[in-house]
Amino acid sequence: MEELEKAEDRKRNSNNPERNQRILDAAAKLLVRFGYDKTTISDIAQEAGISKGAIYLHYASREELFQALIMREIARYGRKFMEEIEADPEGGTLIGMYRHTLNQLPRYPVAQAVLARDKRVLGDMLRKLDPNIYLSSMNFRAEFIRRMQAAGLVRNDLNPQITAYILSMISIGFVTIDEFIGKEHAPSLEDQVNTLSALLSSGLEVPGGNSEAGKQIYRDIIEAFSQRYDLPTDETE
Amino acid sequence: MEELEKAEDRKRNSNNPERNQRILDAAAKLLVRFGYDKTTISDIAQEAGISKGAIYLHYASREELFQALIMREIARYGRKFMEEIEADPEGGTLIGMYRHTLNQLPRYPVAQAVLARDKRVLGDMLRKLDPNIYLSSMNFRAEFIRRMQAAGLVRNDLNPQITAYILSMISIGFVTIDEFIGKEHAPSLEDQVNTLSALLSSGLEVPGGNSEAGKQIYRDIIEAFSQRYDLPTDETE
DNA sequence: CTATGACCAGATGTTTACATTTGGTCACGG
DNA sequence: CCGTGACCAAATGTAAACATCTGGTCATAG
Repeated sequence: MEELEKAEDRKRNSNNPERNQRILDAAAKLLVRFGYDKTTISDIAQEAGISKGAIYLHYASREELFQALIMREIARYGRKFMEEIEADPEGGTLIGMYRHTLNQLPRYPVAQAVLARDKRVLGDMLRKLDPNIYLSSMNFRAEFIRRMQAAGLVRNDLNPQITAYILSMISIGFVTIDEFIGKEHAPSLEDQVNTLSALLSSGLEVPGGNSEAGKQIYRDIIEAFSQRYDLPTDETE
Repeated sequence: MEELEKAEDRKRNSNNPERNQRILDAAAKLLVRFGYDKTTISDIAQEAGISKGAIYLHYASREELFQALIMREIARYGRKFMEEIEADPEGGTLIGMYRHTLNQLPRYPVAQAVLARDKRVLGDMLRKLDPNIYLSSMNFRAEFIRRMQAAGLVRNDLNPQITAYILSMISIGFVTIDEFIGKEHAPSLEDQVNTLSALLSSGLEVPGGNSEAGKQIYRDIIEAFSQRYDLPTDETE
């Protein structure tokens, strides 16, 4: 009963969306700089210019705060690459999508750290994260490829499950390679994405497909994924 | 002076190549099962059916032993995939090579652990390993692609350096994916390699190239790599 | 009513002392 | 000679006692 009251308190108080965003902004900044283990609630409060107690008007615990941060960042990342895809006439092709998702990822370092399971950033949080996101997202990918094949945008002779596995493999290489080859030896992001796109395009695509149909498929898949993981739909949530 | 004598002792005694191989076999088995940190010299001696002292007739230290083991395993792996490449009429194509290197890798778990920088297997040894193997092997790859282009086996419009980076990325994904997606959800190795080959083939290759010329290029590159890392040429070394 | 920051219990890190393991040696047996 | 395995110093692991830090609370000020 008392707990219910507290939860309501929290809801009432989180009717301060501007401050809520400031908290998450501060947390994001510190998380990327110092990592989860070294980012304390006090640090976040100070960075956000408020008191420690105020944070607990928004979140019941440190863990909940970081969970919300990750959700927000992944949702932002998703919204951003969808925007780019929508704006690009070729955005509805398999490669258009790959291109935009990869191009945007480094701009969302929290999302990148989650996808890469980066221990330096996530620290102890790694154990609390759903260990099956990749498996799950591979399954979404497989379904996506199935529909893209049906729409004549992807070669029909490919097994969707295996192709999804290979695409996951490449994504994992993309986010993991920095640990093997120093960033200073990497070509520009643009070069990487261009070469990778060219490779995937000639390997997987049917030329001249209907990009608009592809966009609708991707919208549906992203929507399903967002629901599955309960991603926030807008910033004021 | 005394140290010199000891080194000679070691050389004289390592004239027991059969026992030397038994030692490394035992070390390999234990390394893969229990990891570097938990594999002691006594364990290795017991597994090899000899005494602790005998091991020091072959190796000056534990570290030297494992270093030699890694060299042997990588050399064996290299010899094996070269054999497969030589035996395959299409082995001299870019994709033939990729196919055989990937196909053989899981059969050489020590080599695989090194390439994946697997912490569970390598433990503390990770710090002692050359951190630049991947960078170095990417450079070999770039040189390889340059020559393959000159020989008309790889598309000429690709930048070798960037392409080598992308190929490294895929290799890294290949050895790392198990940490992200459980092995039980992976398609068979054959399916993986086939799909990956198809992808790379249509993306990078010039069809109908001279496979024999490719083999010679690969021989040269592997030879250069072996010399750079001082890999043993035969088992009795 | 909101927001603060001093406060506290429990978690986390550090030091010290002690116990165990293990890499490496070498006197000795075969 | 070669090869062994008891032996030892040094490294590693464990436990306890202590110090510090930090997530979360709440009396109080505004």
